Amino acid sequence: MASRTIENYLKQLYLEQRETPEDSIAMGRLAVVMGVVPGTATSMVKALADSGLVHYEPRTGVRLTTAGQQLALHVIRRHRLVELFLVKTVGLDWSEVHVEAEELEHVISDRLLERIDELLGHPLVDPHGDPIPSAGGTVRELEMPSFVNCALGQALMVARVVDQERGFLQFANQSGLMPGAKLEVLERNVNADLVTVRAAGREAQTMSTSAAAKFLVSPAGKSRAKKRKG
Amino acid sequence: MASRTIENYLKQLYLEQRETPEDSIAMGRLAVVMGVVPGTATSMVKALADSGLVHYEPRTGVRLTTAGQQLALHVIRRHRLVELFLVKTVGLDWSEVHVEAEELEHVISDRLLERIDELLGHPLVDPHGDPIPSAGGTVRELEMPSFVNCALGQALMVARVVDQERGFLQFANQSGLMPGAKLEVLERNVNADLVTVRAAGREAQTMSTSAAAKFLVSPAGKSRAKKRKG
DNA sequence: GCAGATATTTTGATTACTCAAAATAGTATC
DNA sequence: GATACTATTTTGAGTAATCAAAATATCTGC
Repeated sequence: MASRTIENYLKQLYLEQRETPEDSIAMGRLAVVMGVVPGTATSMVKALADSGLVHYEPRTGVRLTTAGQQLALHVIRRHRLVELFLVKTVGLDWSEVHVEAEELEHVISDRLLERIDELLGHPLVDPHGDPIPSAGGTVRELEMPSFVNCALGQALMVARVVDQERGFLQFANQSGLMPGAKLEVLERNVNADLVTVRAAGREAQTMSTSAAAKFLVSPAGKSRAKKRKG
Repeated sequence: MASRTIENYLKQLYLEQRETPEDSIAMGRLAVVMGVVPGTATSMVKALADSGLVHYEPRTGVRLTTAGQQLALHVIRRHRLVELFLVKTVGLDWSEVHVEAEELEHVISDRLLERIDELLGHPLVDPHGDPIPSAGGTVRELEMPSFVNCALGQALMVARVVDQERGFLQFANQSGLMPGAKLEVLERNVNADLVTVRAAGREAQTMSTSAAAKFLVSPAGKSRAKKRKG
């Protein structure tokens, strides 16, 4: 049984690997996201390699093996189902469930997990719009434009918000930009590095390009299926 | 912040202390309930004493301090609220929630805990009939007779089942003897060490005196209040 | 192709928890 | 009151995860 530390390393490695699928993850990067000193990352990665969970190339970096990826996806499935459960069933705010799920993801039994999945009707995405891996360990990451590179003036919908920071999510809330919200992108100012959007029935909201890049969108009409086939 | 190991020691000490409130807990006993060797219990207890959570008298035993008891009660509150939540809201069976709660009790945030408490309407007892300590750290343990020493032939109700073993709880289920169930005690045979009871609308069920002692009862008419005042 | 900057690995220690087994204290027996 | 039995404590060691800091490798610029 993988320790919670191991589960966290694998999860973080998976998330990093998503960002740059082609190359392996540097020790320095891993150390930063895990909040440890580089030496710790090195020795931990060696242990993971001994367990067959990662491929480790000294001075180059680390990549998940298939086994490591399966485990990582299972942790992420637990995390995201728990997040949705906390919002839908328990009634917590989507801005606060991430930290809670960070703990719960390590202790939920398979029995409870599948019960939650069933209760929620086998959902496809969590409250942030992040896809929920299946029990079998597959995820479908949809390619979606963000506020930065979508069409201007079109009817869009927030599909996913790729930042888990409490403060950022509260900002999104206040601007009416949570997943499912209708909006249009009004203007982009390349030199000032700004994007202005307006959510349905709201004041226009301006933000930096880097903030804008965290909102992924889909066309407003085409509401994506929210449930997995039973 | 107390580690999960410390929380477990305190919880177990509390439960033992409740059994024999007058005397202190022997190291051997603590070692058994914690599933460790006696030496481990000794060194752990010394650490707890250094933190002011227990009074430790070498070669005699250990008792919780007020601080230790408060912490223990908080853990037990989390455990029992989680159990009830898993039964009522998630729909798990009462025979399986104990093991699940054993993990969850250490990672639930105060925020989530109070939300669950609210959602359940500030309940007084968990699915086994065990009382739920208040947020302030007080519990009311009611003195109740068991199948072994209650009146024969009277209309009774199962109020509490003091065994968390999955198998035992399933047996209770099958005999219709879960908390809330109406029943009467038909007969006791001192020599054969047996007790026979009949739950409402069921076949009579015979069990040993030691099994019978695990069912605590209250008069059937007087249904105890189930909710705490808001 | 060498010097310096930067990233990585190694080494040695630390903390929390655990066990095995030896030492010790307390209790009971005769 | 010496002997034996039992419970407890001590000692020494191990594991998982971590840090600080020294050693080493790799890249970059000239």
